Amino acid sequence: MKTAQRPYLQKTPLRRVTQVDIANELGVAVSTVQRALANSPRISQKTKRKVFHLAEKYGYKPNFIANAFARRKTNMIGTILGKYAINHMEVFAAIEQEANHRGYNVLLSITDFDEQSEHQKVMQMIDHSVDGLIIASANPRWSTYKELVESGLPIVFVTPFVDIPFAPAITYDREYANRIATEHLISLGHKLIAFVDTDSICFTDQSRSIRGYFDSMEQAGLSIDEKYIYYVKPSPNVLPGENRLIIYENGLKAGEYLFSLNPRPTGIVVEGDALAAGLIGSARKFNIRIPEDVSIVSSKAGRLLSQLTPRVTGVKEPHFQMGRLLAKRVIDIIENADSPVEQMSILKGELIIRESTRRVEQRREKREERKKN
Amino acid sequence: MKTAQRPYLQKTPLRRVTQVDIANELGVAVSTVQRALANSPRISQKTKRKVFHLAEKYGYKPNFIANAFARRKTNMIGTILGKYAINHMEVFAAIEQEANHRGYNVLLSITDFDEQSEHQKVMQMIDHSVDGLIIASANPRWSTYKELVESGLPIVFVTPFVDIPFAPAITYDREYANRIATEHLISLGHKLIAFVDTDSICFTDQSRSIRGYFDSMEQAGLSIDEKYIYYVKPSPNVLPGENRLIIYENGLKAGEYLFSLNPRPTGIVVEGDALAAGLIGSARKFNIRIPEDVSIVSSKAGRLLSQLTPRVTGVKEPHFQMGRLLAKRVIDIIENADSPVEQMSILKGELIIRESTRRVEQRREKREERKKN
DNA sequence: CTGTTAGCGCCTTCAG
DNA sequence: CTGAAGGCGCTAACAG
Repeated sequence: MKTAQRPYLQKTPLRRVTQVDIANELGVAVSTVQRALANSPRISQKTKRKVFHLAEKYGYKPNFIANAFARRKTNMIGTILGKYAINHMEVFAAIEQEANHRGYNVLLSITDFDEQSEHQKVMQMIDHSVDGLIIASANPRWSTYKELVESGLPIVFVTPFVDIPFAPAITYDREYANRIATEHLISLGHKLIAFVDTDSICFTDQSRSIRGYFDSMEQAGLSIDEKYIYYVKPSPNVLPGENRLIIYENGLKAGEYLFSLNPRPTGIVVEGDALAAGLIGSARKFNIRIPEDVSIVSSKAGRLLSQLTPRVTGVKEPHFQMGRLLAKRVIDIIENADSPVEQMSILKGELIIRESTRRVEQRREKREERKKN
Repeated sequence: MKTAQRPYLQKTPLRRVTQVDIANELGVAVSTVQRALANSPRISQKTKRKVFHLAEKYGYKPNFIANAFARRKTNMIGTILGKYAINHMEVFAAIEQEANHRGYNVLLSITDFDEQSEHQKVMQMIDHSVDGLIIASANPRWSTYKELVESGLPIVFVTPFVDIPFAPAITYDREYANRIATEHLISLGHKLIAFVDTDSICFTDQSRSIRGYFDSMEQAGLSIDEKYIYYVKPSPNVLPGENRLIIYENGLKAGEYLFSLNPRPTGIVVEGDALAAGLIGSARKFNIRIPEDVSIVSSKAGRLLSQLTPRVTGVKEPHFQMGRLLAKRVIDIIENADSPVEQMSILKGELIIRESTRRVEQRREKREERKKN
């Protein structure tokens, strides 16, 4: 009949009631209370009722920390996002939603988008005993991560890379995006289509990504001229929350280059909202109208595009879907470490047609052609 | 000499080393190891060295969960943000930075911006034993929160309300923002200045907020005409991550109204990035040039403004400062529950002049005046 | 300066 | 169907 003592009871007046309290009051064993609360079939309905009643009465809440301690499982998953991802908080919202749905909570950490701070945050998460990790890494220390993954820690990556040999990852299909963006312009009669992309060590699949553009052009029998391809250079000074590539200023520069070309492109495929915004800003300076003079389509569109004037056509990156999938993946791995896990998911975006693209004007088209010949 | 047994040692091969392991190997008490690790002055250098050495050798990491369990303190603070706050992730980044700096971690939860989901998320956080809470609430269930605060849980709010009687809060000074935005236009010679604001149960201090506009106008001897004041109505259907008031479409509507007025305002003070963006979109439809025909200034500016064309002048909401202050506040309360806590901080923004505002053209100004007389 | 001891709240195994 | 007991890793009070 002897049960655990609670010598410090009076010291902590705000203490929540525990299983022990209920057990004591009911003159029953703690394990009985526990099983009742877990609705175990091994407990009689009568006992369960009594336990539930008391639990309700005293507002019993399981102690998350004690539970985590005893089970050696926190039901928390850590998420590491680079600062630049601030623009993609839908991803996080989706992660959280899916995770909550499956009984997990999410610890978020924003990194400075550099190796050191990323590594530090990851370690912090691990110290906090997260059950799994979602990492949006741009400067990955693969050696470290490889070790972690091999040590059994469930990690899912979201990266612009196409191949991560040792861990599951999710990525956005940039090749596909460039293809349908380009095809969209072609379908509107554009022939002189420029291409603006980022160029960085981060994006090693860049050569593959541009294939979407090349292929579409070739298939349509259109010639490709290198001078219509512009690679954004990383900008040295950026505000917090921006990355060095996809920022307004770089769009401005791209515009300055492209709008000075002769003949001028009639359509532009550009990566990302901010670059598109910069292009629009640049067009104004050149007194170029969009879409009357130039059509613009973004191959990696977020929420900004629909707030620009004109609203920009683009291939929408499926942030929400990404988030849900990320959460699903880690949790699947956590809960069944041996289950076969598809290594890489390549998510496709969807073309949303807005006001920045339109059919090439006959006049213009003819004029351009005459110039060529 | 007898120390704790580890019967399950072999069952968990990936187990991290514990203080007990070190104590055993050193033939010393656990508490000694503990004090050594805490660098207590009560331990001899020699012992400390031995302990540190072993800890290093075995890669000892304190077990966060066990620690939290024993101390009944998690060093985690929960943050509840409404979906709309997705645009303000700088706030979160700042919270995290400050919190980490002081040895805390941050649990984030995104709510659907309604009472129910907010309440649920708060409770979830509490179940997870956070030490304190930061709540960006727009539909606060004050009665619930009052209870929580009175029960001793450290909570800091960030709200558009000016008064929360029972808890510390941080808010953005909208009256001040409207004042300097209006004054900016006045200083550029504008006389016919329209005012676009939100109108909702959320924003009960609205009447106070508009005073910034009224006062400036009166001080400048300018007349105020109600028809130049436009209140945004909540939009029924919004995308995730948007709130019902400050969205592009509502800016469009505001523009449709204002740009049809006769005489047309030469300057507009508008709340928020999205409304400003909508105003610009609307201006295009009316073939109105910004800033040549109409100047626009936002009284609650975020990061979007500088990506619009033209880049919009605005009073920048100090997101980063807010975040740091929020974290500082909760932690101060957590660590010294009795310390006097300033109840409300009202943060002021800073005017950033960009391209959407300019001096009224003489011609135009004269014409408007003639019309009036 | 160091050791002993008794929990924190919950879970799990083993024994009825 | 129920009970008893031990342990998770760390902390803190007390005793030298």
